[in-house]
Amino acid sequence: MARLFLIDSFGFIFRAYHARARSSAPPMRTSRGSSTEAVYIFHNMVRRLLQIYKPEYIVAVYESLGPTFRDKEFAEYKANRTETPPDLLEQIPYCKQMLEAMRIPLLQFDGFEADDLIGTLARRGTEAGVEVIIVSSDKDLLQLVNSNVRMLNPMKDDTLYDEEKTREFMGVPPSQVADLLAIKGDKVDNIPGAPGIGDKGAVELLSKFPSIESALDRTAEVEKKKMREILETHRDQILLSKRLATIEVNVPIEWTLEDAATQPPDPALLRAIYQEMEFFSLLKSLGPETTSAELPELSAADFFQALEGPYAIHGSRIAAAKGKAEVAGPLPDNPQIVYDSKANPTSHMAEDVKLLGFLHDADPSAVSLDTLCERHLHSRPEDKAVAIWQLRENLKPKLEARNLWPVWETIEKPLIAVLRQMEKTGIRIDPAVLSDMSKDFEGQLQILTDDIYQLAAHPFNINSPQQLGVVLFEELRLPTPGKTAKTKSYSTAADVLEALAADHPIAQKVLDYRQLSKLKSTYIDALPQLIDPDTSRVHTTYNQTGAATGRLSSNDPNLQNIPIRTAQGRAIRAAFVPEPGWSFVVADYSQIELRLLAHMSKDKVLVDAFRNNEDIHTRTASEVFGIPPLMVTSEQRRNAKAVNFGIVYGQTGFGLAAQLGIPRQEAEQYIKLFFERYSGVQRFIDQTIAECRKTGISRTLFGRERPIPDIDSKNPNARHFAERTAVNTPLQGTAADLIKLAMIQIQCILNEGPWRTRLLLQVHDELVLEAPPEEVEAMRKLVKEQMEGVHQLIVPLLVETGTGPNWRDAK
DNA sequence: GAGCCCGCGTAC
DNA sequence: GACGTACGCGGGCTCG
Repeated sequence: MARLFLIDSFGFIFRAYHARARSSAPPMRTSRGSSTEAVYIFHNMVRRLLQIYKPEYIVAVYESLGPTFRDKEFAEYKANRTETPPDLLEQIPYCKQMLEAMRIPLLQFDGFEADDLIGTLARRGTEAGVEVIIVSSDKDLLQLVNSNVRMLNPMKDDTLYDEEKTREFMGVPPSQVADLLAIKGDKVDNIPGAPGIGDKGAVELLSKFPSIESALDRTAEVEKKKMREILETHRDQILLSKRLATIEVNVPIEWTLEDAATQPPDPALLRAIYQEMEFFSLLKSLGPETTSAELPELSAADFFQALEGPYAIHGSRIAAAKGKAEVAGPLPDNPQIVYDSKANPTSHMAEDVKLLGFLHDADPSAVSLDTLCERHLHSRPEDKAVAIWQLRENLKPKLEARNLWPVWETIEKPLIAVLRQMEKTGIRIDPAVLSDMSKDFEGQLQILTDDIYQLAAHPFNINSPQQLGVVLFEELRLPTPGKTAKTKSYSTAADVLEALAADHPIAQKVLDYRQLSKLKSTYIDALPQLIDPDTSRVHTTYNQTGAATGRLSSNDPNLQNIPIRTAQGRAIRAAFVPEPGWSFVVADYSQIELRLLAHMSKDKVLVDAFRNNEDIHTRTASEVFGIPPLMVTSEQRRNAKAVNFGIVYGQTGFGLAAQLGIPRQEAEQYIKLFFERYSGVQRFIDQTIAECRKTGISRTLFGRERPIPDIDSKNPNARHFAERTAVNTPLQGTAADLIKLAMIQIQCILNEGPWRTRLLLQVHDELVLEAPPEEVEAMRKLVKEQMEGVHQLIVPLLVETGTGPNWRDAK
């Protein structure tokens, strides 16, 4: 007789985890720090099962995602259960992947526990004429045993529990197991039971009555007075317990026996998961890599016929669960999975594996299609549509398990169209402004070059740090700044030259030369080459996977580092102009990262300062120097400002001292005083690092994650760097999330109304728009409101706006 | 000449 | 070693 095996998956994963956790052996981890012991033990159990019993049919049953009917019946159901440990939680999706690789069908049904699905499938299997073997270590399931259904606990021994063995083990036959549990209660599941009646009493009672209901109906027949009283006083509670303990066998799930037919494992997927889990001995057991079983090549017509849900598309290739195909004509209207949909728009984009991959690892260097395949599939499918399909199948459950799916749905996905629109619109540049500047700078550079050659006594390439180093430190014998740079060449960086300015006039000349040369080569002469001659506009490309924190980056041209600090640099911004007759509207978040620091740390002083809309740098100076705000000098404010910014980056006393040109002790004193006054910030930093050390992950307010593998590094430098990253990422990343959400809302409003205003640029905490005259004031108000109201924090968000005829003068 | 790294400097 | 996240310039090197 054919047999159907029903695996109580979560029960085993849970026990596998705890079996390992209790043992003295060191925990199994991958080189990236993920726990793997539960996956390993679960895998071995399932594999052994397949080898020994060779079942004809098999199903792995999973718990419901949401609340079940038992939770509705009894709010305290399972209330005693402790939170699932995170290192177990992270293994669950891998167990699912493992089952997928073994091609064991997985069953899950909202509103019902695994037990109910097992009960239902046991009944259906029996009806379909196969023998059913329940694979579980949960004695509750023994209630399902009958002449056709047996139970097996392979983690203990290989005893098959039939009706007789069940009676032996439980003291009652399977038909009375639920009654037994209803009387005894269950601490773990928080089933109340009949308090005062234990194992012995329950068995005794059930030997006299066929069920607990009949015992309750005929309490007069109960001989022991105490037991009679318990039954009478706790009648409702016992009946509730029975309902909770009784497994449902009529879950309305669509399932047929053929869905459970055993299939050989998928070698490619198996290899991929073994690789990911670093199960090297298992990997070896697979033998050398062979070409994996490929998806069948279908005709477009057959593909469309077989297609049910979404499908992957890359060029003229498409792929989904049942096969792949070449298409020439119209495409199915089903949701499409793509790679880089901003660059490759399609009619019905639903998911973008480039962004899914980025949400998984937050690694800008690992988002190419090939790299994603190597990292997640451990193979290089030739057919890119197949690669995209497999990547999606691999990534989606993992992102869902980590609660990253909402970040995709609510932030990254809707942002794509916004960015595409901004890129397409571009921003106008007045080339005359730049060409005038170029000529001016050319002249100034020529004068500086002559002066520098004079001072050096000979011509050399001033743009070469190497040659400049020789001139300064060998020929002119200027004092070297203690040590040379990493690559044993002389450092000629700005801070070194500034220190030399007092010793020799050449230093300041080189600094001036450097500034002009930088501005000219990087901006003044480079930007005009990227102007579309028909429209006078430049079109940057925004990279949604360019920064590990979730920030955008911009390139070709990079419009996120246009100079502003010096007047000469700022002049470049005057070349950025709106549509003729229109105005720029600019809006920028004031101190967004420090406000987020206040929100996340809940530091009393910081929160108080922002709630009262104080000047935060003056407030810090006042706190650190112990003087009233009105007494703070401009130097004190400047120092406090450096401390405020440095805190966000994890700056040390050494760095602050170098930046402010003050003694290290003094800088360390500032930082010490800062943390004394802002003790909540210190607590936040400590907690953030501790949390990251536990999980290996740093997280934004919206759940975006960034793995920080070096948080445990034995190299102190790498570790300290990781700690600073762990603290900075939630601040920088949350700021990025907030402005992205604001952009989505603003673009949505612009699309819905008759507005002509266009969103042009995003510069991390600033948005630049161009508006026709009649919309300027409304836009100022609208953008400010949207940006400030994008998310409620415990301190207000403040946005400052400006308008003007060019980017420099938009104030 | 292409491609890469380095030193440096611009932005937030 | 020392401040987080980017992009891009020119120099200078290697490869061919």
